[in-house]
Amino acid sequence: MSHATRLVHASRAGIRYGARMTTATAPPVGRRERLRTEAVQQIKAAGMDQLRTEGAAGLSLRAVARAVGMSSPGLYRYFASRDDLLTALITDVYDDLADTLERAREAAGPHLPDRLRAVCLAYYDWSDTHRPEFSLVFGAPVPTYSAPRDGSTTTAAQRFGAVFTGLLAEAWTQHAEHVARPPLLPLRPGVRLAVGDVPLPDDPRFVGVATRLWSRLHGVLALGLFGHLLPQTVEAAAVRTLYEAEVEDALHSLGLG
Amino acid sequence: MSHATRLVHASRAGIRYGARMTTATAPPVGRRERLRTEAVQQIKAAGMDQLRTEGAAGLSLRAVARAVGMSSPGLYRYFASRDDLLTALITDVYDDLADTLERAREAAGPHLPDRLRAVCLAYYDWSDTHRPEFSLVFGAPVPTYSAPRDGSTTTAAQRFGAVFTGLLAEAWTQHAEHVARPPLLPLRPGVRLAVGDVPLPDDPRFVGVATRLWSRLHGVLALGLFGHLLPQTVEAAAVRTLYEAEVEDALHSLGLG
DNA sequence: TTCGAGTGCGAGCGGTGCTAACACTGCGGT
DNA sequence: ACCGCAGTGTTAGCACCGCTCGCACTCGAA
Repeated sequence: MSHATRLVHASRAGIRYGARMTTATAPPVGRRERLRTEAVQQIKAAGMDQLRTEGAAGLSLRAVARAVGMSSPGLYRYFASRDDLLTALITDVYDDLADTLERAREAAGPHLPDRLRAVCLAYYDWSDTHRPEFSLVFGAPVPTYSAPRDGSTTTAAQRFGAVFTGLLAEAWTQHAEHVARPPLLPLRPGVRLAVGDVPLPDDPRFVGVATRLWSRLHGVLALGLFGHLLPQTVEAAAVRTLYEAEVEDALHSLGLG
Repeated sequence: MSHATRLVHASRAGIRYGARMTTATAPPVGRRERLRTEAVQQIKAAGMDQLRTEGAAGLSLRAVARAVGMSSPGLYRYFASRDDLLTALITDVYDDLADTLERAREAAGPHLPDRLRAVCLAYYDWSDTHRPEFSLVFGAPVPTYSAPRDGSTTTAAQRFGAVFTGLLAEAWTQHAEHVARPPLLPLRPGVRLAVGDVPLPDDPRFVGVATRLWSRLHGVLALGLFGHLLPQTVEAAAVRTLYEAEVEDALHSLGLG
């Protein structure tokens, strides 16, 4: 049992230090700590490589161990299980996606429709060029894997969602009266949506608008990227055409057309 | 090699006889042939059971063999590989779904909007009550599995799609001029869409309308059933609310509102 | 300096898909 | 009636998987 405790602790440390690749967190102080974070990064990189080439269910701890020149039991000093490694990778993927969307938003200038459009299209392009990653986070849940209760993936996912809901909230305060035929999705009692500390509109129509946008974008992406969309009948570029139509439709129904 | 040939032949026979569970095809004549079809049915039933409880990637040939009281190599007399069994199951799932939709269409009476609405809602209810099956056919492609070239799954999938496109074609001939803001999705050169022998409208707007309906329905289903839709924030029933809104939106934009 | 935490290893358990080699059954052709 | 062989099933086994156990070593803090 003390063994198991050490494993869990080791794994948590690995995930913690490796969560954000883009911004350097507090620098590791000791030599051992530095070596550990380097090993974690190397393992995650090898795992991500394998995930890209073999798919989510093809991720093999033993193969990752071989790739980093380590015996397979050695890997368990860094990740307590295959699911733990998967969780770390999913978190990184969410963060990468959120980074991409935030960059697109900032690069789009101050005009709100431009910003929302840019974010939507960046979402498409990221998904199109990161299909294994897209499958990993948005596809059918990996069997025998369930997201951890601590919510490390959930927080990363919310960062992604906040890019959309934040822009939608801006549009809502400006043009709420223009929204036509929104589905009414009341929040569960006690739930409050927010982007950071800024609360989102507490209106069933707003939740409906946000969810509908998200589901429409996702529908095109999922069908198109998974090859279910009228296979062989339309050009591949048609998927993006359909996606752009959904984006413009969304802007239009938000009074931003 | 003669061994391999026999395997392939055996597998094909198994798939052929087992493809349509609902309607009895040509009755097996010989005793051996009857025993074989029975074994195939039993294997597929056990496989479907396991798929429902363990998920698509958890389908294990050895476990199926144990369930039907057979050694695992014995199964290879009926299905040449795990992928072969998966293909047979996918085909059956498509057929079951198509049967369900066709029944809903016929039960809805002659009024076109009622028929289309009934089919859409039946699609939701089937997916909601058949989540593993939904994941199997519409989720991310199972890694290391690719649909066979012979298209046994494709034909079954087209039967499913034809329920939607057939009704859409009816609506199109009646109200094509009412369709607002459809995306233009030209077919690839030489491709002709048809339901059975009846050709579908050869109009980029029709393809756009059909694809957009399909992608919108799928978006809600995929996000809702896979748990990605604002988890913990809205009631579970809200997924159906959103879906119904998409259905009514589709009917409206088809001039059937 | 010491001693324990951190790190790594080989061996091994039970599971997987799949193959090889063999045995039996029963149907068809002579 | 009998033979031959396709069809069906078996056991043994390969290479892989996730994961655990028990041991060895090395570093760093007390």
